[in-house]
Amino acid sequence: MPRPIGFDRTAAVEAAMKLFWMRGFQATSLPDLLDVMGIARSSFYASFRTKRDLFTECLELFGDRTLAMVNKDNKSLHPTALPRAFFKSTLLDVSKHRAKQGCLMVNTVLELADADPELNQLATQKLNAIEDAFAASFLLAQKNGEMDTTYSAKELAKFVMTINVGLRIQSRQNKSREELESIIKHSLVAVGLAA
Amino acid sequence: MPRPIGFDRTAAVEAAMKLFWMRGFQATSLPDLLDVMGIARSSFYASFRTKRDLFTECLELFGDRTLAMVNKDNKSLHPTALPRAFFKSTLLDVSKHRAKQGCLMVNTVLELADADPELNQLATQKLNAIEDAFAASFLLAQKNGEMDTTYSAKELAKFVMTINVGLRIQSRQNKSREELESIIKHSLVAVGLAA
DNA sequence: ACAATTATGTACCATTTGGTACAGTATTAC
DNA sequence: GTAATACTGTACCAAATGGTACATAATTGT
Repeated sequence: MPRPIGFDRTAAVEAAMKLFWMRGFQATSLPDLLDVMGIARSSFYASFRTKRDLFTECLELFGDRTLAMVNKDNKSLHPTALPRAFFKSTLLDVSKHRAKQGCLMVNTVLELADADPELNQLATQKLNAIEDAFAASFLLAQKNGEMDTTYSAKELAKFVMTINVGLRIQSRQNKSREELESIIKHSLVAVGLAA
Repeated sequence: MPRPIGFDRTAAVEAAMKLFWMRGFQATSLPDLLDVMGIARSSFYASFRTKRDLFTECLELFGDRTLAMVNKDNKSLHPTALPRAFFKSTLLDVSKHRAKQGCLMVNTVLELADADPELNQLATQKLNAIEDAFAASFLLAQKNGEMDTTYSAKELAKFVMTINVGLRIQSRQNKSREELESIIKHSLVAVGLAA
């Protein structure tokens, strides 16, 4: 009997996510959100409750989507080629503007570490899930004798995530694609992950 | 003839810096600043003009101080031992609370990359100065035949900064000292900087 | 047609924001 | 003492903040 929701919820969340991604949580105002989401103030509060609730929804979306990218590559590539493919698809093979946005989880950890421990923890949890996906893949390859065991799978995954996070920051500076590419190449070669 | 300034300007800037360091630029309100600086609102504007001006002063202070730490070690240590010493004195040998603050420059790059390109550039410039200090030290050692030349001095410095930045983020999560220490150890060993 | 629900638009709210103005007091050099 | 300066405290400002209230129109199932 009710009138159905008139706007595309998924599209609205997507638009909000992009804005949060670029500007951060605090710096994104409600009018800005309404603008890119294309909905009215009242509809916003009816559908998303608060700005913070919407943000957690965006974090979930971004985190799950990023994890899905890793898992997808996981099926088609050799574990040692995983990090390189991940950096390629999330950093090198995107527009310069998008690369400059970094990673929503990393941005959140930094912005809200002190101000909002709960959101910080959610972002951390999503990052850990990605790290775990890398570790699981490495571990399997090591057990099958397809991968060097100088470093443990966990240590390797932690290393990859450190490089990953470092690259996100540098991409928010004005580092060129060549610089980023060089860092990726050398760091992966160093630990034997350059396949 | 004038009445002299009654408060310690350096101490006031220092206190402000600590707050910015922990909370970020936008999340630090003027009343908060006045509180930790111990001065009145009028004195603030008379001595520091605006909140943003004060922040740049804090950035300069933090950046110069960090660079000084690298340069100091540079005189007493072998270049290959420099990164390890840097991580030790800025990450491992500080209180947990302070480590959790990360690095003011890194925090600034992430927070203000989009909102304030000028401050972003200032922070980037300070980070680059540190990278250059590492590179110069490595280059000298390579020319003297005291250091492996598999990687160029510049590439090595970039790598060290990537790890550095990555560690700052992870220290703002709830990563333990042991985890950080493990990452430092393995990444430096991998590129031959573990002396 | 009717009831139910959701949309929109606008008005409104208290709070906080960074910044200014100004009155009064204290401290200095002369 | 007088002039000059810098302190404190408070009052004030316009603008923006996130969030609420409500009147009205639109769209659905029955």
